[in-house]
Amino acid sequence: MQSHTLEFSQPAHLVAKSLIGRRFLVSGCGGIIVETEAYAPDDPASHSFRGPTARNKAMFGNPGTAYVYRSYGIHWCLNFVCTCGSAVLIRAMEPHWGLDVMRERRDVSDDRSLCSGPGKLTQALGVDGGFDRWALDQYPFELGATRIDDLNILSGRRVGITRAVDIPWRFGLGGSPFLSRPFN
DNA sequence: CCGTCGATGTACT
DNA sequence: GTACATCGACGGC
Repeated sequence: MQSHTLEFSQPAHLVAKSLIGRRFLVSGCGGIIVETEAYAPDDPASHSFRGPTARNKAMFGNPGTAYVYRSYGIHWCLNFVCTCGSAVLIRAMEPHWGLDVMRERRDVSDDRSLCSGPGKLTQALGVDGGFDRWALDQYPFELGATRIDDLNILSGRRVGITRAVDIPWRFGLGGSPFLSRPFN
């Protein structure tokens, strides 16, 4: 069995779970998404919680577009916009396509650290702020229309936040060695 | 193995 | 000035 094409106009936590196990490429580089987090408009941990700003404008744009923001002044983080003010942070992937290019961008010896975190993943994929608001169904993005069902999908607390810490909107592929960190 | 810390753009007090 | 959806270098065990 396989699921249908991903519909972004639904609650972000459903999209986040549906993205696990799905193929995602940027200009031919990428792999299988193994970890995501959902953020919602009424969610104190979400960038959109206090309304639009120059940075988070993309979160209020069209479903199925990218929201790329700078994290801690250094890294880039990639989100998929869902309903208005909600998005899914792509936290980790199992790298599979364009490995040589991604290894060159990341300069690490262990493939497990190529995409095992939101900042690592954007560096490996070559994603930066210039991709903000771009449509995810057009090149250079390629998102798998189907995926294997019956995956062992774990959920838990989101990483690196201080508000709404008990909302279990982090999702991951059980047993994957490519997670940013284990689930509890 | 583990914890601490610096880097530093954007948003908020 | 302080916080932050992070990462990697470094030091101690």
